[in-house]
Amino acid sequence: MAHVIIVRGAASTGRYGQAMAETETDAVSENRMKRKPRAANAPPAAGSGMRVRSAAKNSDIVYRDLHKAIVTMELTPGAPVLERKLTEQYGVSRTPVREAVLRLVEDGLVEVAPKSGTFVARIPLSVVREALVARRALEEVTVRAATELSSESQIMQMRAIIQHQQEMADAGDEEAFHQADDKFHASIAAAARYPGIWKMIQQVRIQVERYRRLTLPQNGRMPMVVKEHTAVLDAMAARDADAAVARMNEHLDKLQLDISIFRDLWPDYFAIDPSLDEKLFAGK
Amino acid sequence: MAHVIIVRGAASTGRYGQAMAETETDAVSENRMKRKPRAANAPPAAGSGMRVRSAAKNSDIVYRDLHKAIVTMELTPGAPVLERKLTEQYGVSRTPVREAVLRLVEDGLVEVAPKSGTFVARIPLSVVREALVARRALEEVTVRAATELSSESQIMQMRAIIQHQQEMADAGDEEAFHQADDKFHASIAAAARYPGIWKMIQQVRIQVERYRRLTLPQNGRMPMVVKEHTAVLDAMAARDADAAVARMNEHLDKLQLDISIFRDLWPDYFAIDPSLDEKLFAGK
DNA sequence: GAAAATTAACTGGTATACAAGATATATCAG
DNA sequence: CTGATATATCTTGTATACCAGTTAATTTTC
Repeated sequence: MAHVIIVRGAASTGRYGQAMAETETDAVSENRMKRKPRAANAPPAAGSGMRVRSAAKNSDIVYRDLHKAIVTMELTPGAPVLERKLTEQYGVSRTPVREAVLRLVEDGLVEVAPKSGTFVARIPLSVVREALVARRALEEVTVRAATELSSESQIMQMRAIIQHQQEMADAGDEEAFHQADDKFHASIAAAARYPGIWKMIQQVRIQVERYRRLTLPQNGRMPMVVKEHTAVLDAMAARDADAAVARMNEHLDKLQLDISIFRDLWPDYFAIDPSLDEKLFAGK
Repeated sequence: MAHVIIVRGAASTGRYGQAMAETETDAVSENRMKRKPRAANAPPAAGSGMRVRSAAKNSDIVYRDLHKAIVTMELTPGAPVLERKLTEQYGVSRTPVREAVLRLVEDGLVEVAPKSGTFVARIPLSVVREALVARRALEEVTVRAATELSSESQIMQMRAIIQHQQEMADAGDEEAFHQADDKFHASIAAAARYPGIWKMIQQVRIQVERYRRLTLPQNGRMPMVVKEHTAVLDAMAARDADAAVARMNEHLDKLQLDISIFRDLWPDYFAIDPSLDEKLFAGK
């Protein structure tokens, strides 16, 4: 995972093409001076595919890696994020590293103390509480729409995903189990035709995810999750939206059981939240 | 609005203190070489107030200005965002400007074509549709909690806000009207003690806001909004959560009337969305 | 020894320079 | 005059250098 050197482009900063612009005659250069500066680029056409083939920037790579490391608790809350170290590990300059860090700040996964240091953000308990509420609300509309819109093939695919999740639970592969979990909820969102809302759910899940990484190993919740997923899917297959919503809510409610316990177990991982008013009006 | 020069810090890059490190004796410098490099900074304490006094960076200023300009349709969809021009307007270098632009990309308000240009993002209609659904879901839980938790003084404050909004509607001051509208919904979120969810609502609102800026001048909707707000508040004051939710939903539903009409009126402002699958699985 | 003052080395924020790709304009062929 | 080619100049992405603030280690003072 660590010490991955990015070699896209010229890693060794060779100064080729350094003596080329000097070999021009005055006549030609004068001719070139007559060019008018070109106008600003036109925006891409409206109806066109709006193809933005973004060629995987270095900052994206750093961002994804760090994001994953933080969410999986590989980097624990409070751990320092050293820009210098990252530049060495990835073989890139500070700029893309900095961009990645800034995006993580936007996600609420890291915090920066201006001239002091950057650290993996602690888990604000009130945010976890709210995230659970928000996710419930969003998954509710999603599963309701999916119950109406999902095709039979999509239902079958979900059954396969649940089966796979069962197998991973039996094998005790937590990582694969998580991935299957993610895939199940994603397929619901896909069936509901709510890609944007799924994005929001993911964003919210991230905040809860780190917390869940602590809770899940505790009790043997993995088989229960599979059962709950099955209940949701059964209701969807029966085209009973209300039941599907109810099962989903029951499923999600299982997470918010014992926050205080874990705060006592890993006190350094959680943060006391600032006052509500402050957060509310910090934006403007 | 434009051409605001930021003068925080030294604008004229004076090279003071350029000849200072040279005047040391060898003995002293040798002594200093014996210092061990200090350890990495410690993360801020867990229980402490987590005070991150971020001193309003230049990039924040640029971000806020651009954000506002885009949301208010002062910068129309498809308009180019020239980093060069912004550096001149604000008197700062490209770095903070670039940070601001990247944050706006994260918000979905601008799009960058890698080596070509940066433009104000068009409004993807499907995003608007989803945003309306998501906002409905989130405002629902918010207004429900607010109905239970709001104090009498908070109710009174909301009445004052509505009254103010009425006055602004009468005066025809659209900008102030919008602000009052924002304040009303914000106060509901505050009463519900859901600062995080309010943040999400705001994020979602932004996508709809630009669309709404086009629709609102059309019909005389301002007085109707005030009435709808009053209905919501009345239900809250009566502590009738279900009614409050119903009134809020009615209020929000008024927005999604006629998307197609506006797409035909300003075709260049809207974008055809890529396929759903693409968006869903673009993340991983 | 212990506490206060000093100082050096770290940090993130910013400025600037360079590289590589994309595009509008100029040039040229028919 | 029209269409294809070329090229200058624009753009963003990246690298590097510098500044100011913070902090830990050291030194000084009592």
